[in-house]
Amino acid sequence: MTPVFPGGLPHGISASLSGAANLPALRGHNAALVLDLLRAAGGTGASRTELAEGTGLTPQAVSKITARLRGAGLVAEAGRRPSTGGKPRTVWRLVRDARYAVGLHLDRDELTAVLADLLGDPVAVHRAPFDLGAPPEHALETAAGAVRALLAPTAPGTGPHAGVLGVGVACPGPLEHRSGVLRRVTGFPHWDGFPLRDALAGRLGLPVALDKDTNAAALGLALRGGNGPAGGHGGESFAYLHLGTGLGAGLVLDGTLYRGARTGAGEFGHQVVQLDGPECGCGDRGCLEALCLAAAARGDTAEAARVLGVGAANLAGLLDIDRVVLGGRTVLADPEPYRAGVGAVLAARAGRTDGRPVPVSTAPGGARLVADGAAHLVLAPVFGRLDPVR
Amino acid sequence: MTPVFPGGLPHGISASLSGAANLPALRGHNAALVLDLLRAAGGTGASRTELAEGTGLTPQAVSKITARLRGAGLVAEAGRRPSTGGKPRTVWRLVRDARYAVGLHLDRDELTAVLADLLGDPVAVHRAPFDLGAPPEHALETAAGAVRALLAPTAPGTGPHAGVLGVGVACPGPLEHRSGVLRRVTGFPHWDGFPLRDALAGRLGLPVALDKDTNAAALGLALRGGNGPAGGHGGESFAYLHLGTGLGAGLVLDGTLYRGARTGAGEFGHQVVQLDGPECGCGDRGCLEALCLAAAARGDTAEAARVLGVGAANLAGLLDIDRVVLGGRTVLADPEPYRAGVGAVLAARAGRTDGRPVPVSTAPGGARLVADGAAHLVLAPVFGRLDPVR
DNA sequence: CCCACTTTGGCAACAGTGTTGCGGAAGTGC
DNA sequence: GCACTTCCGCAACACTGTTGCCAAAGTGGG
Repeated sequence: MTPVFPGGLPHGISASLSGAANLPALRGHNAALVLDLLRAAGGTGASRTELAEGTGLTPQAVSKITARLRGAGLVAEAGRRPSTGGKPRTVWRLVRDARYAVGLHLDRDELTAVLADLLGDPVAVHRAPFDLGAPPEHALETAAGAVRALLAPTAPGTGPHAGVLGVGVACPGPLEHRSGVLRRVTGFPHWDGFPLRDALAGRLGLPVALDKDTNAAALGLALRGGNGPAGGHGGESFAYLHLGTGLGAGLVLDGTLYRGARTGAGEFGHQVVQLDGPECGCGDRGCLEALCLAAAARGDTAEAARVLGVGAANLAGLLDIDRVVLGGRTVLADPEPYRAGVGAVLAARAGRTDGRPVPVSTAPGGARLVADGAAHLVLAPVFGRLDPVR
Repeated sequence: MTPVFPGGLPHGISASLSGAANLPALRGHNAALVLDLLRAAGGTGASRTELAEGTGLTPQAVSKITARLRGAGLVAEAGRRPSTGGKPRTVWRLVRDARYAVGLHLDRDELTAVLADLLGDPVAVHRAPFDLGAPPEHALETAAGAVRALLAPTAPGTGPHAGVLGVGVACPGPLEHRSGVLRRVTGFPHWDGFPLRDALAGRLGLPVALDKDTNAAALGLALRGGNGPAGGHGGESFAYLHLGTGLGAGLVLDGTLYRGARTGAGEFGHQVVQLDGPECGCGDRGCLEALCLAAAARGDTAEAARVLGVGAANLAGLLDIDRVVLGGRTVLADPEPYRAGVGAVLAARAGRTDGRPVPVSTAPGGARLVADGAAHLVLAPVFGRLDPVR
């Protein structure tokens, strides 16, 4: 289109950027772009030329950026590709132990802490009983102790401890991600208003990020899925549906975790799918969660899956997502009927709209899914996939 | 947090930017930021200092940028603020007739074309009968003729015509925004695969952007709402629910129009809210659209509003949106019962979750809402609110 | 009326970005 | 051995926003 003013105004960058941008920000952004591509490339690595093609940067710019990143120890040369008639390409890989992140999953009765490397792979796992019903200060100390135990094996100043970027914490909602404050965690109202993020950051002396368990899981899936180009527009969209004690969802839209203004997004269990249906614990009628859990409780897995499928189809239609991932204890105990049942509803919907069916899969990672994802709350900013931990 | 590498990696910019960024892109982004703030400031205008505070840019950077924008004729000085003890601030305003955009709403039986200035206010309106059932080439010529008629009063090279950025076209879905191709427009399958965007661009010699009618309306509401900071994170989220011949939605999340990968997002009418309910034209059962239209048809507006409210509550819960806007012929014919009915369901939900009720309003702009919004498909990129028209 | 003070905003020098042009390095294939 | 291809670094460059400084343009007290 005709440039709005000399120099051209509407460039690709404009549409998706929030604040003011200066040179350091620009450098950080492009560096993150390169790192993200290297992350996606995984063990294969990527050459300078491939990075240039993948990011849209000039080969020369990629050279400068990789040089800087090498200086910081984040990337390293890793062999060469076979020549295609000229000088062979140098392959670069992420140095996975250059930085670490702690992922902490605080569940109702159990705590899982993982120490993850830059690629998100766990190098240490700590699991312990945990009581969300305990007084906040006590529970906080338990959580802090778990993190310390995880980091203890390494002397400060050397090894992982030196490169720990921070701690990502995942809890049952509701909570507020931005302020790091818990709300009336379902079943445990005494947490309401507790500033978990700052309290834990104070005890550990590390940056802390807080999010809902379902969001952490979805973020982890978004980054570990291997696929997906850089964040922002062009990334894939999917929903992680978690069926356990309750029913919740984590939404990744255009490659970015979507939380909503009050971290309330993904409230999936109380979607009404049966007008004036059976009463739900929340006070409404015909909620997905009530119907689904009731069916599961009476052993009617097929019906539970069908109801869940209707909810998934609603969600898939409303948000035009690319895939659905199922997880949570109830699903993982017997995955296939759920995968098949939800898939059937989505396939039927695709048949009515001439579209391709939205694929359904079950989450990998098992019980550690949320904890792994929590680590990504800290890792993702490195790759430009999330706002930085403050 | 500790910088990932010297110079600091995770900066605010990283999280929300998609492609590679270079200096021109950075300049365009910051210029768009300033323009967007001036747009939001409206008639009041903004001083350099206020722009600096609002954008996060340095006062000096703002000076440079406003100087460039003045050179391009996009902004102009507009008086001074009273002094507060020193040199008074110079007020800047957007030059509303610096550029124009055409908004074209192609509905089933009527066509609306508006010529909008930089602020999105209409300076000319053209309305004509239109038949989506006609052969594409014929309908296309009608549409092109309407645009030419709208632009005719001004001689080429002077006035609006010289500054027309492009044409935004809004149609009933489904369609593909990215490629500009129509799909099986409900009730008019002969459009399937028609490259409307490129065909119209070829005839008019102007850039064209295509989108769903509900998306255009939502975009217009997002930009004309007056409020809302810059795009990206931090913007408001809302849903525009359109009840007319059918039922659809336009979603604005974090200040950005959300379309989904295949422009399929906002498919609201076929959300199932009654398991095994009455059959819908789509082949499914218990769809919102079927229930809502049936109630409206039998004159039971209260029930129609209640059903719509259940859908709105589902949506508000899933996406944690800030407000709901109702529109479409059926609603506009008798707005209050719908506003009240939907509001009641949302208020009941808020009561159950200790939250504030999601406010409901009816769309301003009446029958011209979609056409006005279509113009914003072209205007929004100027303010960094949407991907540029190619 | 004058003068001290406050605030705005332009000028010039600056650090640092990605880009361009070019040439050396390191392979392949005839 | 030689021509060719490809990778990649160096140096000069255009341009960004930033910093330090100072002139311009007001207010308000003596």
